[in-house]
Amino acid sequence: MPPHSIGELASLADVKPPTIRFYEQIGLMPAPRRTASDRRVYEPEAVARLAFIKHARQLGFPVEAIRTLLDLADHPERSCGDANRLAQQQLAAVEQKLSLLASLRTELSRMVSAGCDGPAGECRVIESLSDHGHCLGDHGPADSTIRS
Amino acid sequence: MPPHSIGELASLADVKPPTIRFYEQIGLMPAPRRTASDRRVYEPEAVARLAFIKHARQLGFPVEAIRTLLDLADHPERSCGDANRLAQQQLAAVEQKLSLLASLRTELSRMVSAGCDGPAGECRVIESLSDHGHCLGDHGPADSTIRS
DNA sequence: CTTGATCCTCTAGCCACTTGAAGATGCATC
DNA sequence: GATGCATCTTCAAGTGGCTAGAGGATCAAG
Repeated sequence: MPPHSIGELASLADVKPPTIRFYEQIGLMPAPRRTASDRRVYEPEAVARLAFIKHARQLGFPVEAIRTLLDLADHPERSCGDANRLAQQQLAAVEQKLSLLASLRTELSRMVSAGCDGPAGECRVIESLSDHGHCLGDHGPADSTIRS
Repeated sequence: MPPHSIGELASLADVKPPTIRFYEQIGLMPAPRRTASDRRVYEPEAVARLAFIKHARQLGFPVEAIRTLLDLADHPERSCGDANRLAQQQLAAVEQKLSLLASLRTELSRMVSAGCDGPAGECRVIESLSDHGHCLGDHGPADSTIRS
């Protein structure tokens, strides 16, 4: 397998070139060698490393956790206790978000199915938002930032 | 009912004072009158408005949507079509996140329950992250940012 | 009159990127 | 060899929705 340009690596791992440069900047990806004209040249190993990072990010691991996981993957002789602990934490975080989102869905679908057509003064949606009756308990804020 | 200081308003709506100042800055809360010594003084109506905003944020509505919803609440004679559409969009967004998180949970709990104890070289967690076999489809990245 | 809580403004930081400016290089075509 | 366009380079700033801190003024209680 030949080496790759940043654009090739990007499309192989389905990320964008600036993301790879960003990962290099924060030290998740090692700085690759360069051509005479300063372009990045990636060896085939970089594909697997970038895929590992992407997979971990898809699972919601924070960058600092990924740093630890990559470090373990780079040093197979160490104990994998940290990896297990991080995975458990991430599972707990995901389960917490799931239960929060499930209650948001309940309230939103109540709002939506009460759907109305007239003036905003009688709007069920706005009424629901003003109403503290069916309000959620003391959950934190929901988060509207899953992209793509 | 008497007017409130920013701290009173904050504790009535269970948000922090800087959040109220931030909402004022971005135009969700109107700038209130001030005392001679420049402190903010809120009329009782402000409590309901802030509660509306907080409730909508808890449900995950983005600030721009809340701006529209507040605008409708302020003008009851307009049609509430926008409010219904926003609520439907938000419900769809929440449902999408739910299904993404459900598949994350599946993969994470497979990783966690395969739990291992030895060197990282044989770690199931790291193996799973390197493995493209059970990999998720083309979901976007998960998001690790639900606070509180 | 002192103490401590609360308030003010302003700036910077968080996370994980994304976007844009301004310019160099590479490759295909005429 | 000139043209044109895609891709690459660096660096800076923007995104969302706040949160935290500096440095100072004011308030209420004892």
